[in-house]
Amino acid sequence: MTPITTFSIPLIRRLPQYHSFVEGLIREGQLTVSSSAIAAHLNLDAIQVRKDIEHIGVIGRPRIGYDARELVKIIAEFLGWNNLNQLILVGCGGLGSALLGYGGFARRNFEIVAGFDTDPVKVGTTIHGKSVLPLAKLDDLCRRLHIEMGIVAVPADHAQEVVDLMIKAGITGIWNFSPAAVNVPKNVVVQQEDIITSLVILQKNIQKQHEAAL
Amino acid sequence: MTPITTFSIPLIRRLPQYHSFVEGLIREGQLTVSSSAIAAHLNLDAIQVRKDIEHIGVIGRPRIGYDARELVKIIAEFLGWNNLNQLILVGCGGLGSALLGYGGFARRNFEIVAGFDTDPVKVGTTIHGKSVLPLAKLDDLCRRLHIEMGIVAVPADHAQEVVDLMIKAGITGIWNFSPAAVNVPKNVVVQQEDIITSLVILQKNIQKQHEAAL
DNA sequence: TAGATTGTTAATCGATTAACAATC
DNA sequence: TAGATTGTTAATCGATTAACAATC
Repeated sequence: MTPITTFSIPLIRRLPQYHSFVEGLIREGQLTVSSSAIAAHLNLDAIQVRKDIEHIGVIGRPRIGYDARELVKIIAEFLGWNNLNQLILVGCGGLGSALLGYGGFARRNFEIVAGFDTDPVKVGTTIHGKSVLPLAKLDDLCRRLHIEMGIVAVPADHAQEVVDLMIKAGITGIWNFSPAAVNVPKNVVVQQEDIITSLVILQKNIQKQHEAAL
Repeated sequence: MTPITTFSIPLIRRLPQYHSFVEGLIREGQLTVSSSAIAAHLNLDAIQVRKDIEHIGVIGRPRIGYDARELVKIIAEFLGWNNLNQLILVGCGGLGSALLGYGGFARRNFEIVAGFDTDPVKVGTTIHGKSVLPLAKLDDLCRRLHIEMGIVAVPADHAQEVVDLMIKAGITGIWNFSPAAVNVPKNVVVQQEDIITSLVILQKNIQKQHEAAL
């Protein structure tokens, strides 16, 4: 009888787009929004938008559309943006630093509480206002704050050892920005981030576009 | 009679993983690889791996598996990694700089030929070896080199104008790292990059994992 | 030969799309 | 009322999974 959270990845990719569009409408003073307005703005099908909204449990009114505030609120709830979500990050190089400084996390209630590094020059400093700590402190910090998620931003050849440390510290979700595949026990989830893949998708879509134009 | 390139996004997300795993095997001296070996390493279903490989046109041998070199070669071909792909980037802030310095592009034959910015302090300098040019030079450079893809790494409120400039310069594929939705003509493709979405997917998967453990 | 592994054909499953009734 | 828009039910489509034959 437990309500199982079902979702598809494509759905989760669309919802944030609905969210920011409707957020904008609210700022402009609009009170309701129709599925077709969302669809037109995002180049999607109105039926799909309606299905997605139905899926997360928002009910609209014929002729009127959906209550904009309610929609935004429930999307945020569904995406977990209404609770603070804390993470830690290991590897404060170029990419790690950029992530420490990324403002978009706070906006959605995500917070990187600290960065970790082995480089004695970096340890003790702050990057974009976040302290850089030695790896030895990882375990204690994660356990005290009950951190669930960790970002791996180290070179490929150190990814596995970092992941092992994180798992020992009780982390169950790993966001891996290194190009290495890592081994984890069954109760741990890995999200492999591969920027090249996005680029390939863009390129394939360009190709398809060209072909369609013939 | 033109061969239409078909592909699904999930397929394109899996292929790079196969590629790097098999690349590793080759380095270790292995000559062939079976679908089940790939599947086991990536926590996938062997049947799915076989289907994917079939889809890109590689033929294996019963009892033996697939020729590792051939597999890697054809995956790379399918993903467009055998030709040099050039891009330009606009917005040399924290994220833009990190992208300019990212080593993974070159490895797959992608090259950011230059960064562009409006800040006179940045213009004329180099970041990670890439020159930072004024926006006025964007049009000329893109046309001369026949650049197809552009990266938008500017704040949301400047995204649309940058996109308009890119389109005028002949760019048909836009990789948008700003959180703004942008309008483009039908022949232009936008790939919206939203780091938060990845994080949400990770978190949802952690939740699912927890539920599954009950 | 026997057994491992691919290739092929069919079944399932879920996401998307379509059709249309309900309703404000 | 008429028309716009949601909600519901059915159809389609494609990806994944399954079953099993082919083959080295």
